[in-house]
Amino acid sequence: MGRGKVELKRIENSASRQVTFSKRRNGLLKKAFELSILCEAEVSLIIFSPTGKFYQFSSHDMERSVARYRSEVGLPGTNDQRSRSMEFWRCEIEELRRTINKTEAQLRHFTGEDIAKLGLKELKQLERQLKTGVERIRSKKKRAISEHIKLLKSEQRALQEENARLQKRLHELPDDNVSSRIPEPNACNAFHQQR
Amino acid sequence: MGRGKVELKRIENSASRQVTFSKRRNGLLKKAFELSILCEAEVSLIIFSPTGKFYQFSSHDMERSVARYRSEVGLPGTNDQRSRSMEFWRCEIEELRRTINKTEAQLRHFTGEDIAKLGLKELKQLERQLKTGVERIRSKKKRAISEHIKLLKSEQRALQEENARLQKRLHELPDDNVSSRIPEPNACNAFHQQR
DNA sequence: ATCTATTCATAAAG
DNA sequence: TCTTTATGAATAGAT
Repeated sequence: MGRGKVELKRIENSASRQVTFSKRRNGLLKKAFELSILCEAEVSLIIFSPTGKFYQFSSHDMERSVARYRSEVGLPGTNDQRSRSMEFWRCEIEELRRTINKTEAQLRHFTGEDIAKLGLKELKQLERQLKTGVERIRSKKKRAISEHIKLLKSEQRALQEENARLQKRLHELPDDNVSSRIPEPNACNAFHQQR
Repeated sequence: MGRGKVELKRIENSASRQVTFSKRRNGLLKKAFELSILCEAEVSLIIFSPTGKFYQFSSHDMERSVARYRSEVGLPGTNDQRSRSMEFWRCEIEELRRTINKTEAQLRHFTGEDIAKLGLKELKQLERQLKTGVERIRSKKKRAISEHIKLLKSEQRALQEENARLQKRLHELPDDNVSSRIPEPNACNAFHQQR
């Protein structure tokens, strides 16, 4: 078509090639469109010019056509695999949610909430668990408290010894400038015992 | 082209439409091919006949063209969006896992496990919570037990009444065929009280 | 972009 | 579906 046949090979003249591209591209798009209308076909056309410009026609949604193409070509890959991993994540999340619900329900039971529907057997078991818990916590608390007391006592002892040392040094000094500088040993002692 | 113009609308005659599809489809594929050769363009063409038959041409790899199309259309969609939603789900899952860990730790504290690192303050709070829990569970248990006892008593009463009725009917029968058929009233009563 | 000579595509018929 | 044929469409090359 046109004044002379064209060989089926790259058009060497760049300008000519550019022009031909423009003309034929339009022709192709038009024909794609016509085919889709006349014959109710699903037609998708993607064109990139050598310079990177982009043209397209799609009688239906391009993504739809591409998906259909993939299923046709038997590339279950890109879609199936993804939806499978999607499925996997969904399951994972559901599982985690179930775990959370279960654990939180247990927790509520432990605080005595939400126990309306529990049977006598569950209540007994719960009570036993709680008693055990309380016992353990109490003994831990006792230990913590006695530790604390021990610590305080040792601190106190250290301070008392310090006081004694200081008093001793005081008595070794001349009498006249003592009372104005150093507090009474007893007052100091009382302060530490308050803590 | 051909012996008469064609209107740009669906060809009603099915056979004719089929023929036209066949011809134009080939023409379109040929032109797509020619464009890609003559102008060094990247051309991809996907065609589905109305009956679902599939035809394609792609000067380069179809997937490559589709990917390029997507990036062109600014559909960061298929790739970016998905990886974003992946990211989202990953976060979601992490969050759920954190929740589970927290809740399970609490639960363990409630059973008196894992309390080595707790301070006195936390221990006290824990003890208070547990006491509350125990109290609630005990009172619920008491209620449940008293309910149960009430139920048993009412059952017992019903049985006793039944017994009384039966006994009465017994005494109304002639004496000779009684002892061989009906158990002793007292035995029956005793049986029910065992439950 | 527009024109025009040619080639191509294809509608209709066989 | 394939071929033929008449005709409209597309387009190469020039302007």
